[in-house]
Amino acid sequence: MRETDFVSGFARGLKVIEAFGETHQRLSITEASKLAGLDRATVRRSLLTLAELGYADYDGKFFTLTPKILRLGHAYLSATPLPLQIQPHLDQLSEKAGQSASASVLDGSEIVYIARASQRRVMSINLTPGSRLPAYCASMGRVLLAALPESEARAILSRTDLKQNTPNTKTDPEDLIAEFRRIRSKGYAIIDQELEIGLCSIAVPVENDRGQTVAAINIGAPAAHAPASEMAGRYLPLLQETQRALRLILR
Amino acid sequence: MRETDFVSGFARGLKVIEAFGETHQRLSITEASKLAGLDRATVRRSLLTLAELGYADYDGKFFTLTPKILRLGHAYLSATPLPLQIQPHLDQLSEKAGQSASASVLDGSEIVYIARASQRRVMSINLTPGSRLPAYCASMGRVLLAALPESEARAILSRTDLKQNTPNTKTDPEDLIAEFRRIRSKGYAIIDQELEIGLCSIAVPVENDRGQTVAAINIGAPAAHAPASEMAGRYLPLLQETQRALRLILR
DNA sequence: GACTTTTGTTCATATATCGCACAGAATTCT
DNA sequence: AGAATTCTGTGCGATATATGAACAAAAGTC
Repeated sequence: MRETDFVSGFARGLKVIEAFGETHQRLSITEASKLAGLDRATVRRSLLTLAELGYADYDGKFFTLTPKILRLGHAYLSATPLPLQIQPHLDQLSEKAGQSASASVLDGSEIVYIARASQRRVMSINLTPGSRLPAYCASMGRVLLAALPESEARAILSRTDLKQNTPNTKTDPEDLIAEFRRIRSKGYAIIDQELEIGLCSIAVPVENDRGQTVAAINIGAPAAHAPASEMAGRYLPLLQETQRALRLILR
Repeated sequence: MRETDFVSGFARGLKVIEAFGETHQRLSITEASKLAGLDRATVRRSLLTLAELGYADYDGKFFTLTPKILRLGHAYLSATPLPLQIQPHLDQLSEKAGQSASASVLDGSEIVYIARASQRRVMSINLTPGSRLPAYCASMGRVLLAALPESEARAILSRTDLKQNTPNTKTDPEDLIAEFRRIRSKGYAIIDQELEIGLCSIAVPVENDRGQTVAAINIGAPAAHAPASEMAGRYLPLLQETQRALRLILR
């Protein structure tokens, strides 16, 4: 790609939108400029542009995003067949298992939820399509990383902040790589309270008809209700049934 | 705002992302240019920029959005307290009612789902945060339009394609305006299969502690299970309970 | 209240982008 | 196969934007 095929004004604007991520509902120009790492004058122009287009509100001091911004993410969710195809299968899976079922794909070192059928909220955090979790300590993340060539998985781990979320969290890259090998041979991943105390989950890859891994699905349950040792026995058959059904319909 | 405070390259890029809305998963440069109504060269640069940043994939012919694009919409969902504050109340509401409960806000002539607790899928369409429905024929949409000054509601209706989705759908603007008055006096809206045959729903406004309507919540149920005539009796008390609880916590 | 620091805005100019027009490549039609 | 059509990539002049410093206003500090 040539230099001139890159619209830096656009790239800067996207960076500004992302500055609102997580905890920043209201941003002043200076705050946004610090978060985005861009010049104040530039950020100001981007924000005023967003306001002019209705993607943001401006009260003279602070900018806030408006729901119109959801159109951008929704362009993906509604345009990509994967979430739509998976959703009904997740619903069935969730109902049969009596637990929450989710589907996600990999984006860098994070997994992104693309569909979810929740039975009852078991986690302290609120997961919806678009939500993100670090891949290394999530069951779907393990499955998706295990599906990559080992060098690539290693590269991603090296770029990940391997945080010790709970006493159970595996944080040693070599341990994780070894775990990926076990996952590849067994065909599923189990997480025993590595993300959050009290939460266990089991995941399998979702493959298309050519055997390529295109997503992962999981079932999450409270450890009190379904300890890690019982996850496979209880839920693996259901997950594999869904996995087989999806392999037949995914091109 | 001055002319020079507007970054048109950014605005154009956002338009390109929105071109992927609905049914367009894969777009060639020319297709995207037609949908966005922009010059091909401009669209090409925007798409290459998206690809360079990882928001899109390019196979030399077609562009597709990647899940990274969800970061943009997610910046809103995770940064705005409203969805997070409402979610647990929706969960309770949904469980008590044994039906799906949702929350939405108005964006132009459409409602945008910001949170949802689903019990079982009753609609043919798949609703998640970010999903959109026309306001005029949705219970939450009616409530939100009824909360606007009548002139504004009229203006929105005039810009809406009032489609006859089912034999029940109200499409006459004057009928709708009259319905808004009834909604204001009763405090809730009921939809009897106006969006989709077999689906009824009831909605109430969500007000903050100053009495401003900031969102709407609803319960949807299959008509076979809960006919429109029984919706109010069964679900209105639960909705109002949630409404009161939210008024106390929303600033 | 005077001082310092932070923030928002403006300006001139160097730089980058836009949209048009053209040419080559790919596709479709005859 | 060759013509016609559609699509894509590129060069260029006109136009729009980014930059960083400078200024003004506000906020915070003593």
